Amino acid sequence: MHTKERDTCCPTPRASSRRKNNVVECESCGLYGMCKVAGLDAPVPDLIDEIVGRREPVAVGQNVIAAGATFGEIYAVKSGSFKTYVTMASGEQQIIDFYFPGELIGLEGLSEGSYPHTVEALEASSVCRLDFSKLNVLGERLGEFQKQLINALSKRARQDQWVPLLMGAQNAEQRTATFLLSLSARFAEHELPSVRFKLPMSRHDIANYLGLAVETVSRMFQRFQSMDLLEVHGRHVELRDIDAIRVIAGLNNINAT
Amino acid sequence: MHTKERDTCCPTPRASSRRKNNVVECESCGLYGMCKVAGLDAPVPDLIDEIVGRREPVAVGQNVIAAGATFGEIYAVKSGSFKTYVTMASGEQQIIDFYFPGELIGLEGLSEGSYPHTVEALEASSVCRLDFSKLNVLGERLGEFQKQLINALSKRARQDQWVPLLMGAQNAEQRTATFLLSLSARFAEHELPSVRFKLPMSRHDIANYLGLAVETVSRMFQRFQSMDLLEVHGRHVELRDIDAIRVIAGLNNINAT
DNA sequence: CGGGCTGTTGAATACATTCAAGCCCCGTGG
DNA sequence: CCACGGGGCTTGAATGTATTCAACAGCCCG
Repeated sequence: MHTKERDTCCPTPRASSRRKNNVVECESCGLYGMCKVAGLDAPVPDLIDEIVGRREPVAVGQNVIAAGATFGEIYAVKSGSFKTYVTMASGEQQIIDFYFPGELIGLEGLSEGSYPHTVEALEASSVCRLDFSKLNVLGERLGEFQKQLINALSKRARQDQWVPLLMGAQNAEQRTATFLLSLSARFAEHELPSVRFKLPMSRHDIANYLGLAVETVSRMFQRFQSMDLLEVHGRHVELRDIDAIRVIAGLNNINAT
Repeated sequence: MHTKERDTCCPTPRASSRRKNNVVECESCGLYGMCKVAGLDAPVPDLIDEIVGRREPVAVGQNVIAAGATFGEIYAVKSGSFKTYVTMASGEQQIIDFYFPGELIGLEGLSEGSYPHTVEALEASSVCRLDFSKLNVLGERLGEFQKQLINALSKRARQDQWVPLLMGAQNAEQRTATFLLSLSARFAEHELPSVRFKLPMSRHDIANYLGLAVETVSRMFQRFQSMDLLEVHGRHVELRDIDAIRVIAGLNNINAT
């Protein structure tokens, strides 16, 4: 059963390691509405540069936000991916969520004035940064900006509703299936490939997030593969029978997002 | 081990069923900031009545929001409690969250224009209703209102971060312990009794939410009781050793909210 | 007073974890 | 360029834990 193939399912293996990560265009970025308000489409297109740092690179393993740091900005993932976690008494980390291109990071820091968790890049990534201390440059456009922000926050609240579905599942099979579907739905939301994609996180991270042992996650992937529901090669996944996966997850007729 | 006592740990059993539920004062309600903007403390105190319906009663089992309904308002729990759920393909319901006095319901419906899940009262409750279609009466106060709303949304995003801690836990003991702590923290947040309280939801609901069997939840409660960590009599709970419960949950030094 | 619902308890089964080993990929250094 | 070694991932067998099935107790309601 060990794959003889490389850790990529692309036709040109070597090239794939050089290939750029998925990048969201501004139009499908969660920050877009706010960027637009800030001048992207306005007569003063430079205004945006005062509050939005664009496409800042982040190296793998680097922290964009440290738990407990003072709130000052929110980030949009432009390319790559991130995990957020808290550190437990034991020193172990508990993964809270993953973030993918187009999604916003740091919103939960706004109300309390500090970020509740650490945000770490899972791969070479890039982010746009929106500086909250400079919002005054928006002047009377602030109201429109706020509306966009409210929308982004509400959207996020809605997405968070996936979590109980993920975790509330009784068994490992359901949880793993739902996890894959939630990833796929999140990718689709921002017009990224949602059937055949790369898992940016390790099995260890997935297990941590799902509350399972690493070995169990591995076994579930193999089980799904043997059922022809998907194909796994290392971190590359192709969903072959999404409907069947939805049945296993028990979600069948619940719409994502 | 069966309790000989009634389903209440209060000195005057009969009276307790007549006793009013916990009620939050406006000052510790999640809607407060918005109410204030809307005129609660302003020269025109009646303005608020145009957009906020106050203390509307809700009977046990009654739905405040039906899944899929068009978004139009948000609710603040004034007294009582609610559960939200989605209905799965099988017809089973998956509980998404519980809501307690002072907390806001319906925020996730804002971005998409419809509510993603059903909201049902677990007991006789009351809510304040904020009508979004009438926000124009706020005039130039809208900006301030939006700021309050943003704050509420961010707070909610932060609270949602509890969920992976709840569910990401490997075993039933940790999950149950974390569940109790999260309830306690949510009560404390709105200045309600957080050490000795009544679980408004059934064991079945708890099990559904935590992804455990009902029997397991029951056994965990008994186990904690035998360890002198808490006292349970039916739905009444008193946390006797919160620190020890935190240790079991593995949260020890993570701060709530 | 009886029936149904909620919650508890016990025993057998099924499931996930743990422990242990090995493979593959990839980067490092010879 | 190849050998070595480490980390990530998979696989197998034994243990432990949660679920399932079954039964019963207490409470609420009619």
